[in-house]
Amino acid sequence: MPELPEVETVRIGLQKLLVHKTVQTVDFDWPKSFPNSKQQVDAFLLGATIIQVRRRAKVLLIDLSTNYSLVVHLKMTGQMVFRGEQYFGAGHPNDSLIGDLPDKSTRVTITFTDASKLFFNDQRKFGWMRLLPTAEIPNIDFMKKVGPEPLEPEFTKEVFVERLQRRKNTSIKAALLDQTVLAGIGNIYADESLFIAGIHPKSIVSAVPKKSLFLLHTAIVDVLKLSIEKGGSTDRNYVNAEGKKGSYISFAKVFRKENQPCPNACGGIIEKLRVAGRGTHVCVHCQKLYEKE
DNA sequence: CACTTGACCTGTCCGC
DNA sequence: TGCGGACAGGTCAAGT
Repeated sequence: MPELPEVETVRIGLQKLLVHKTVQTVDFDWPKSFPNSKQQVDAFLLGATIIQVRRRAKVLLIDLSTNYSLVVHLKMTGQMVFRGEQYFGAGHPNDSLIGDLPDKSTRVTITFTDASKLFFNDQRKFGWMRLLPTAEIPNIDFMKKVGPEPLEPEFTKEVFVERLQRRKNTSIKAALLDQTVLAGIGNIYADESLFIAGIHPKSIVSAVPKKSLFLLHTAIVDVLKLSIEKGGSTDRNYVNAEGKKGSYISFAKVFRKENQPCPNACGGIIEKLRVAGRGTHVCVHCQKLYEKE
């Protein structure tokens, strides 16, 4: 579930908490979550100091003084949680929403020289973290294919419409979820932005009027910005770098609102359908279905 | 190439 | 109460 606003919220937190910390030890035991060898970890992670934390699409990039980076994808249930020294040892506080760490979902534990720790937790093991030379990051397949950042100036209305052409015969929802069209949209913000723009998620891209695609562009930018302000959406698992939840979900208009009245007070009820293989929330009264001619 | 579906996993919830 | 099955949804591989 972490999408752009959630990953950005984690990035902001980690940037504040991790920069200048030096890695002392690393514990990991699930190769799919962290595939690097012990030799690589010894050579490029132990003793490294954290320089900065970046984000591209839904991927976190933790740059190290060794010219390597930790590249992290949270997928659905991944969490990156930092705990200061005070959370460990006798009489430690336990005010967190996710309890003591490590726990049974912990895949990687990084301990810093000041006894603070960073945990990579991932219940479903879909997420991953790997150590790569910083200079090689732009060469990995995902980075070569991924579309523009929606909150950067390069993401203009014209660029959006042009990039949608690569998926013109599919549903608008499938196109929004395609990371090569634009970066960072997932199920929550696809449903929210399509509702705001008044477009039914099953609409075929080529049939949607340009004017509506322009409205959708604005809706995407607005919704992502608002969610970052609210610290992202906690639907089930998501927490920020301090283990705390985001509050955007309480501002959501249709996501997880099935069987509730439409927020536009149109008299309709939000329905839940399946589009592009995902649970999809829609007001069929307010969202127009554009079908193939 | 464009598009859709299944696999990867585990925890939760629902119906019997 | 236990138990099987559906569901949650990001990305990639495989299939049409």
